[in-house]
Amino acid sequence: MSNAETAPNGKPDSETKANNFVRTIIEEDLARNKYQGRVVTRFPPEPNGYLHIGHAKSICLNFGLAQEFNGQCHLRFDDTNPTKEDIEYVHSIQQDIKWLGFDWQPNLFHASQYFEQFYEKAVFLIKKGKAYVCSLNEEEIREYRGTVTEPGKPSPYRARSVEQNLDLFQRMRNGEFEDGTHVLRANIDMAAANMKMRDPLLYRIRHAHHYKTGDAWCIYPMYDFAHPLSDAFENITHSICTLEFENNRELYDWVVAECETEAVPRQYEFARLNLTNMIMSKRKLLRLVNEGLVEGWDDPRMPTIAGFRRRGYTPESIRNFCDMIGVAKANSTVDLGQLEFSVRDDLNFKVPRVLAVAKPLKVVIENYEEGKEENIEGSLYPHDVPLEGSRTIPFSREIYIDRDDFMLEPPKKFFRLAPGREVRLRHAYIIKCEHVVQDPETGQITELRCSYDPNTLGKTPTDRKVKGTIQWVSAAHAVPATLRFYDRLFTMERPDLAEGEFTQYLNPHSLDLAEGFVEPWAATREPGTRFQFERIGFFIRDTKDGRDVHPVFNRIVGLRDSWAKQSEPKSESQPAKTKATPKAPAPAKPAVKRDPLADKSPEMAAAFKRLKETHAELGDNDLDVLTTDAARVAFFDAALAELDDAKLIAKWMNNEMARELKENGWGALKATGPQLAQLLILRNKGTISATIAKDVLADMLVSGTDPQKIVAAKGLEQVSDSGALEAVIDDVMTANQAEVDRFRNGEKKLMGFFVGQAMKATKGKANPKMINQLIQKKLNG
RNA sequence: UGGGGAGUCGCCAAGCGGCAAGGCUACGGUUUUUGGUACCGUCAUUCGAGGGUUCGAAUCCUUCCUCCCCAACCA
Repeated sequence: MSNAETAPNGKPDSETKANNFVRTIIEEDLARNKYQGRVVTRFPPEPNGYLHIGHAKSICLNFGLAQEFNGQCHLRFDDTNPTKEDIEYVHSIQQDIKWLGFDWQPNLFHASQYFEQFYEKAVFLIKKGKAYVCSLNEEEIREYRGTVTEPGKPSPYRARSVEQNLDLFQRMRNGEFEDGTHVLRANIDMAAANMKMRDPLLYRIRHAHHYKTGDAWCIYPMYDFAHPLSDAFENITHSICTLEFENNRELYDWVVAECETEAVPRQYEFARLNLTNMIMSKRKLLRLVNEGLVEGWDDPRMPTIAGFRRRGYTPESIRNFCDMIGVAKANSTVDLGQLEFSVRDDLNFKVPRVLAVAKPLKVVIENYEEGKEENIEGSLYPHDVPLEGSRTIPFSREIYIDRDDFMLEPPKKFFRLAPGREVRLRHAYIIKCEHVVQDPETGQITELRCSYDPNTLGKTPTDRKVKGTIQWVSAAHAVPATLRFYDRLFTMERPDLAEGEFTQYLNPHSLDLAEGFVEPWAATREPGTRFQFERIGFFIRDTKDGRDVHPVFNRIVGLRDSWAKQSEPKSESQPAKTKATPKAPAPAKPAVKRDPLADKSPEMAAAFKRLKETHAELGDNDLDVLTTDAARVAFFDAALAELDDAKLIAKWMNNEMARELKENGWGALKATGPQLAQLLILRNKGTISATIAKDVLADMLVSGTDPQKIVAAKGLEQVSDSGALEAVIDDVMTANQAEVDRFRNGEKKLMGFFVGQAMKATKGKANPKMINQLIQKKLNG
């Protein structure tokens, strides 16, 4: 990779990306030349809300995969519901995707642009008898649909003639009917086990203004109709969506097949992203906005892209986070800390360090000349960040330090200021606390009187060790600023699972304000500039507020703080860390033993009993599987006639054949019972190894060839000649010297490794028992 | 309960019959004019549970358990 993009940490992107199942599918498709080498994905948001971090995961996946395989990713607005969608959202969505660093190039689409084609496909289905106009009302449709356990019943309108349907559907389009009076439905199966297949709705009447098509239409297609067709029209190869659409896939495939589109896209589903201490549902985010619980979609506490942008997160950090968490099918909730890690990891190498004080405490340096000022040159980056730059920092007799950096009675490992103690001022002198000025009434510390060591500017004293370094600003030069400390929005790890209103778990300290000071240089920077305020955290100058003389800085993310960690455990009132268990975990029920006869047909139950009597050596478990269907029983009986070993035959049928026949079923198998028996006889005689026997079985099952012929044709006889095997083992040992040493040093689990290598070297033909013995002997000898 | 999915460390997540990857977190240590960063080290005899097949099982067979999704004219 010559033009390899580098991730923030300097490692090439490709190395930071974990493999995932979607990528694997694409690679396989490419290898089989399934789409002539094309990879076309799409990101299909409905413009009814702002994009959030969960969408970012999908965006990174879809655009990232397209990029990686030199394909395309389409941006398609899935705008089939005029009552919910708005142009404001299409703008924000485009802005957010661009900001994240992705480009749809010319491939910007709207489902609404296909309305005419959808209509034509609907007419096509009607003509095929695969769709009909249903005039049941909403409630009736629900009733007719049945439940998950009971089949539905056909709509009385299902039998309408093609002509009637065509006429009605045309008139629906013409606007002759009120909302809700008719719908177009697919004609599939009202008894389908998959609820999505019970004559799903394809079109509904909506006399509503569409932000894109205006009043041209009063019928609008449903997602399940529009989505697969849009994918097909755009030649999408891999249509990647979230897990809750798994049930829709059967319908997706039905629509594509019945509409007879040229392209046949495939849908794949992955788990959506959840974050701890956060909610991700659009509905709930909308509520936070509408109820004024946050300041808008771009409130820096929101998990929206717009919120993160204003908070100061970088696109790189979000992309890197998405790569880091992977893509899989298991529901999961990622720790917010992982996102924060990503942000720090990125900012650490990019952002200038400056001095700021959040909770000011005045310090007067008594032995520093009054009225004197010094300009200290301070580098903007620490020694380990390969960036250059510096600014001057004014120093004078009166400065501010952070209240947290002073303690009257310091605990053991407190390295900062305390009465009589010394501390280094970052970039400047070492000072010593001489007196503490307190309010006589409240005891409040109002001021510190210190002395400084003039010989410590840029120098480290050799006679003593000063461990702490703190930030400061010159009082006369400091610029007052508002520091906004953002924290997690919810106190509970899983507010989405919690009982009751999710709003009751809002963190009252998700935003804390501090009036502090920043050094002059920092205040000259433009809104949108990111810094590290040394020892406090990463901040961004807000882009909306404080654009004038009194700047406002948002804390992007705090620094890791091992001092806080070790000094904190006593204070239990840390709302952000509350680990409330949302639901009591249900006690695991003990495993129930199933009655093998309970759900068998009378014939199979009879077979079960018959075999149990004639072959006592078979366990209930074996019999249970054997008597799953008549084909198996017949196969078993035929094999038994040839080889009188019920136990062996059952073993092979139940373990090995079961796997091979899982997909195509026992009805379609080519091999016969006697052939299985022949194979087992070969095995019993030691002619072939167990590994080879399985291979032969697989071959036999699809070809119907006699096992002897397969073995002879391919030369699969077992190798039991100890001389030959020893040679193989010698080769393995010389090729894996390191493992040999480890084994001799006690890593006995490597035994399997050596056997495996030897078996592979002989393509499975070696006698594994002999291999085991020989290796044992050689390795220990 | 019918159907569709998923269970590997505190949190993500590789692995697809032959040595349980990696990241985050946590915990030690080194360096440090940021208690930051960087660097080094530790952290799963075990993969939801039982039974079985195999020389060998997280991976194959089987039974069970738990969780998620589906009964919007939303997407």
